[in-house]
This record gives sequence, structure tokens and C-alpha cells, in this order.
Amino acid sequence: MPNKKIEELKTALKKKHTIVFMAKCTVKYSGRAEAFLESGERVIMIKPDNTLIIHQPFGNAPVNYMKPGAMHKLIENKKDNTLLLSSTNNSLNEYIEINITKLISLNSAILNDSTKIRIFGTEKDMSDFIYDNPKVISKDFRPVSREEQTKYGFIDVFGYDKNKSLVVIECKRYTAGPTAPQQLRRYIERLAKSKGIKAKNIKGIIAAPKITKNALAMTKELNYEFKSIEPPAYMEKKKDKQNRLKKYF
Amino acid sequence: MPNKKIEELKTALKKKHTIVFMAKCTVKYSGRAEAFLESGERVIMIKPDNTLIIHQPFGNAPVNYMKPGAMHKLIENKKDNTLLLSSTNNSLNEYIEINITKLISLNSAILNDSTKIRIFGTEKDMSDFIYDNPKVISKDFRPVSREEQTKYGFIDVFGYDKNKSLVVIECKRYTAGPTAPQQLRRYIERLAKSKGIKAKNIKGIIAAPKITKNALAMTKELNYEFKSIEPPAYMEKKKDKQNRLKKYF
DNA sequence: ATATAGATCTCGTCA
DNA sequence: TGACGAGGTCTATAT
Repeated sequence: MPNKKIEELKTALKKKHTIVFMAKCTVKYSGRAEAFLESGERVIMIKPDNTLIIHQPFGNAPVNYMKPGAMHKLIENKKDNTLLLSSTNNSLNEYIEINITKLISLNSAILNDSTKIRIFGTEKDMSDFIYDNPKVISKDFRPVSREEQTKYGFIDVFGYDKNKSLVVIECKRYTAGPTAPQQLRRYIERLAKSKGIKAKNIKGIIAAPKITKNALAMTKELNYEFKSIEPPAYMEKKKDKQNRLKKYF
Repeated sequence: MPNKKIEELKTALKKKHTIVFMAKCTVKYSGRAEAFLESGERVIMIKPDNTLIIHQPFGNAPVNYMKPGAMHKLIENKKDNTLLLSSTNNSLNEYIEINITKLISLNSAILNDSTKIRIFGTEKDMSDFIYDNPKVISKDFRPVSREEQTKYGFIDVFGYDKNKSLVVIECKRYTAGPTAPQQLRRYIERLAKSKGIKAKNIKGIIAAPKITKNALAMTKELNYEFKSIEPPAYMEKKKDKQNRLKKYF
């Protein structure tokens, strides 16, 4: 490996640049589990906050990583002309060893970026939409709170029907699986206990665009209701995708 | 922006290289949700399988991404000297627009890597450990199967006690939360139904290193049992971390 | 620090 | 292809 590149990498690490390099290497990880990756060519990224990310040339997820706050040490082995990048996170008790046998490319720079991403169409947006438009549940539904995360658990939307019976709504932004009625059941049982009423007198509703067959069976067995509701951002997008996109720039 | 770099990027895209570049850009995403990221300097990676990943210079997770299988188009705007990288995934109905105002660095190469990571210390390893060492549950426990992926759900370990009562064990690698007794409850209720026996005659055990206070309360309320068990890899690691690491290389 | 649940979750696996 | 649960999940939020 060229000494110049190694010096450049050392300097970039010291100066806390954002560093990206391609290298042939093996990887060992030890921490919450243990992981081993045989020799291959990968992309390795190190950030100023000491995040380390290793990507294989396929797939969406990194194959290995260290969370922000690790410490990196670069050790040259002049005998066999290899580099060892050793990363430790003492507080998390995690450890990575990258044994580099070939340095294919290297780039580093100070990147200026302090912006935060804005995301629309989350589950919170969905529960807000239901709170603001209760008629999508039923004309009799009267919401009284959203995101009730304190006493009774994390209830998405909470209210009363025309008979003043309690109504608890669990939102899912995608197809509801078996965990949805499970969650609803847990919230309703807790709520019933704390209010001193019977769980069967609380109405449970799952609001999601779709529900799986099994989840629907469970929902009905527990005497809850499924209400098909699209996430609001998706509805907006359908209506006028281009206008919505333009709004933010 | 230098024409040479733009041509290099175009060629690399065409040749399906693994590409990494740093750029000042804005990002718009529309798909499962909608996301907007104002101008800033980031690392952008494009893989031969058409994965696209955008990293800000901080944090572990990518700020934006497209899954494998997207299509990328590079459009030059010579008027204001900008580049538009437009990515679409038609089958997933997802879309990203990256507006590049500065190209800071660029590297591309064909990376050879066909290896797959091996991970030890997963939940499966834990259920295998319990199956092979049933005495860690109790001296009377007789396991008959592990990882029972049936119509009843996914049961980690399944067996009988000395009275020939059914025993169902749910494993968690980390602190068990409220979802653990919930899951166990679902498996046991389904199993009881299909076997035509009463759910209360099936013994439920949560095996995990720790359990939260609420989860323990739920566990007891449902007449299940919590058994504190360390994940096996962690135990091995404690015993002789160095030996274990050496074994695999 | 712990607890809890969402996520543009991702990924593998099985029917 | 959908369903389902694990994940070295990660991340944000509340206690």
C-alpha cells in the first residue's frame, strides 16, 4: 500500500474529517453479538462524530458499523504491508477490527451540514389526522386526546362515542399485523383497570390502510373493529403530488 | 462543476460501478412517506444493484436512501451549473430527487465481494442453548422442539414438564419488555385452541437476561414465569473472549 | 439511565 | 408474493 495514502488517512482521522475509502479487508465485530466477515472489497465511512460504517457493494443496510462515539486507531503492519483499523466503544463495550490488505481509494473532507430532515406521513401525522377529522372513524366519534403517552400507555387517539363509551384507536401507517390487536388489547386492559371499568365496555379500533387476515381474525375475536384509513400524506400525494412537493422548496 | 467529473460520474453509473461522492445538495423523497432535506454537504453512495444511500456527516443512520432496484438518471442543468440526480423505483412507487450544486469528490470502482457475514449470539443461538441445556429452565423441563414455526405462531422452545403439562418458552436476547408476555400469551392461546385444552394448563416462560418492571407485572398477572438467562455468546465472551475471536480466523 | 414504541425500519424465511 | 418476527436493529421521547 502506498505510504502517501496511509499518511492521508491518518491525517484525516486526526483532523476529524468525513472520510470515505474503498478497501479490501476482513472485519471482526464483538459486542452485543459477534460477527465475522471474510475478505472482500468494501466501502468504509468514518464521520467526525466517530461513526464507522462498512458497506458491501450490494444491499441497503451496512454490513458492519460502530455507533457515534467510538475511538479509532490505525496500526501499520510493515511486515506484511497491511493496515489494522481498530475501533472501540468503551461505554457500549463494542469492538471492531478491520484488517486492510488493499487500499483502493480514499477521500476526505470537512462537510458542512447542520440541517435536519423533515418527514411527513408518519404515524403521528396519521393520528393527528384522525383527531382533526374524527368522522373518518364514525360520525359519532368524539376524540378527547391524542398520543396519550402517560397513564394508560401510548394510546394513539382516545375519545368517546355517542353513548359516552370509551373508544381507543391504534393507528398503523402500513398493513396492520398481529401486533396491532395485541397492543390495543394491552392498552384497553390497562385503561379498564385504572378506570375501574370492564374492558369489554371499551371500544377498540384499529386504523390502518390494510390488515392481514390473521390480524383481522384476532381483531374480531377480541371484539375490536378495523377501520381502513390511508395515511394522510399518501392521500395528499394522490391528490396532487407535484404541488405538495413544490410547497417545500 | 467540472465537466470531467460529471462525465466520470455518468460513465461510472453506466458501468454499474460502486460509486461514492461528496456533494452539496438538497434532497426530496416521495414514497412510503415524504421527506425534505435542505441544502448541505453529504456523502452519496450508489451500488451496482442500484441501492442509493445518502449520509450526513453525523449519525449512524442514512438520512435518505433508495432500496436496491431503483433507476438513476443524471440530468445536467447547464444554465445554473447544477446536476439533478433523479432516482425512481417503479415497483415500490418511490422517488428521490437530489439537486447537486457542488461536487466535492468522486470515486468509483468495481468492488469484488461475495462474502456473507456470520453472526453469533442471536436469539436462535439462545433458544438452541436452552434446547440443549434444558436444566437452565428447570430440572424437570423436557424440550421437544425449537423454533416451532407453525400455524400457532413462532414458538422459540416448546416441551413438557414432569407432569406432562405443555411448556412454551419465549426467548429475548435483551431486557424483555411488554411485548414478550404479549407474544407468549398469543402463542399459548392459539396453541390451547388448536389442541382443545385450556390456556391456563399451558405453562408460559419468558427467558431473557432481564425484564422490565411492567413486563414482569404482566407476566405474573398472566401466570407466566420469568427465567433470567444470559445469551450464550455473551457467556462465551465473558469466559474467554480472545479464544472465541481467534477461532474464526 | 431506563422504558417504550415507531421506522421511508431492513432482512430472512416460510407458506 | 405476502406474512411474520428478529435485529449487533436504530432513533426519539418520556420518566
